[in-house]
Amino acid sequence: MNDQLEKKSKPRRKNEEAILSAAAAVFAELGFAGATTNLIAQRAGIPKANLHYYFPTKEALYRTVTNQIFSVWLEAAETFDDCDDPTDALSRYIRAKMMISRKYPLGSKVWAQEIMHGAPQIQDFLDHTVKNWTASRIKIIERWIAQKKINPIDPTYLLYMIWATTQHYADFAHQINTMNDGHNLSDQQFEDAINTVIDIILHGIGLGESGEA
Amino acid sequence: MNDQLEKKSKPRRKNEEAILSAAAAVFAELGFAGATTNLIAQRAGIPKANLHYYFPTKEALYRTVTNQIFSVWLEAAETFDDCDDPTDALSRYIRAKMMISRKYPLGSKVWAQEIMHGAPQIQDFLDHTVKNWTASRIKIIERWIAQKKINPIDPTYLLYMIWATTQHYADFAHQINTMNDGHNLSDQQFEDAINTVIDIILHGIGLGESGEA
DNA sequence: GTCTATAGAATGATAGAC
DNA sequence: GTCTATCATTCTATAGAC
Repeated sequence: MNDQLEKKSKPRRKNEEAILSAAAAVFAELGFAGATTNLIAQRAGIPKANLHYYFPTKEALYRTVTNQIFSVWLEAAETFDDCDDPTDALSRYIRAKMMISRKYPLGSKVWAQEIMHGAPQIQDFLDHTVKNWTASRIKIIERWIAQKKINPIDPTYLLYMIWATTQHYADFAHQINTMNDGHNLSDQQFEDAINTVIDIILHGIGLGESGEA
Repeated sequence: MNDQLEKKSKPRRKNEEAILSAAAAVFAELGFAGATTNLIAQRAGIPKANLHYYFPTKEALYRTVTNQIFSVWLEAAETFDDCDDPTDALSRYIRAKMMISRKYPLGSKVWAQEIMHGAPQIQDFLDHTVKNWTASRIKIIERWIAQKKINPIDPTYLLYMIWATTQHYADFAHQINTMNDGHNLSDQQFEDAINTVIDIILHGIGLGESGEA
């Protein structure tokens, strides 16, 4: 029993990982309702009944996927330091969010669809963790404004702008690829995108240097 | 026959409108797969079989909804004039996109989900209309850069930033409301958001005046 | 044009042999 | 732990009475 709780058996660990990986992809592509346990099991390379052995319901599986998304969100949140230099804090945060869009686009898509569906599963996380974090960062930005370090813009809409722009590279990757002649952005193109976003936002709030370039 | 083609009967027109309105809402909330013809019919106030009389398949209904979205997209696209003043052209376009997010949030959500699902229905529109429009606007922005009217940023990523930021107010309205203590943004708040977005982007590319304020 | 009833297919989930 | 077989439900779509 101790054994099963602390270090799961090898096949269990392997199967759970395969299922979660397949589930993230299918939920991102088709949404919760569109995803079928049959398809997830196929992509994970196991029979459907086996999936239900590890995750009793589709909803339980979906919950596990959204929980993984929280940890990624928190990872990015921590890069927005409470430091006195807005150029540093913002360019680090924007870069971190952009890299997450590139590395974990599935999580971003699941998040986006969850919000569009009214956040049936993650409302609690929005109400507490996200809201508190946002309030604390708004205070930091307001302090920068009071210290005349940046222009007097509304911090809330600045944050929304950063979220929207960075997550766009995950959620709308298909559209971006279409505009790019059907190819994924190369590493160089993605680096250009990061620097353009940092440049426009920093200049946009009155910070002359982008920290890059 | 001429009658039926040119001026549809009154109940037909009324029912089709009710169905399309309900369908846009349900597709936006639940995605194509999650939407059921039963639910759409209920919201339209008619029996399910009647819905299938007007729209033979769920996909035909969905296609009609996405076609309506195209006309809204084109409406906004036209506000981005080929004029010599970047401040005018961009602030008009951003404001138009923001107003569309407020007025037609359902269309924006359907579009977003369609992209996340790989654009099974609108790929053709992306490949031609959207791509050509984007290419022509990139040329205009490049001309502004050559004329030293704006900073030398990459036009593509500027456009993505505008799309992402403005559509965020439709697609992520639920998250924005949660941050706003569960209330929709008031007209005044939304006006502040528009002006903040215009202000940051215009300053971000080296235009001192926002055309507002 | 409208609606009841239902066919036919797909899905989430489980029982029970191995 | 794994997998075959299957149940119960739900969904799209249609037939046919009115």
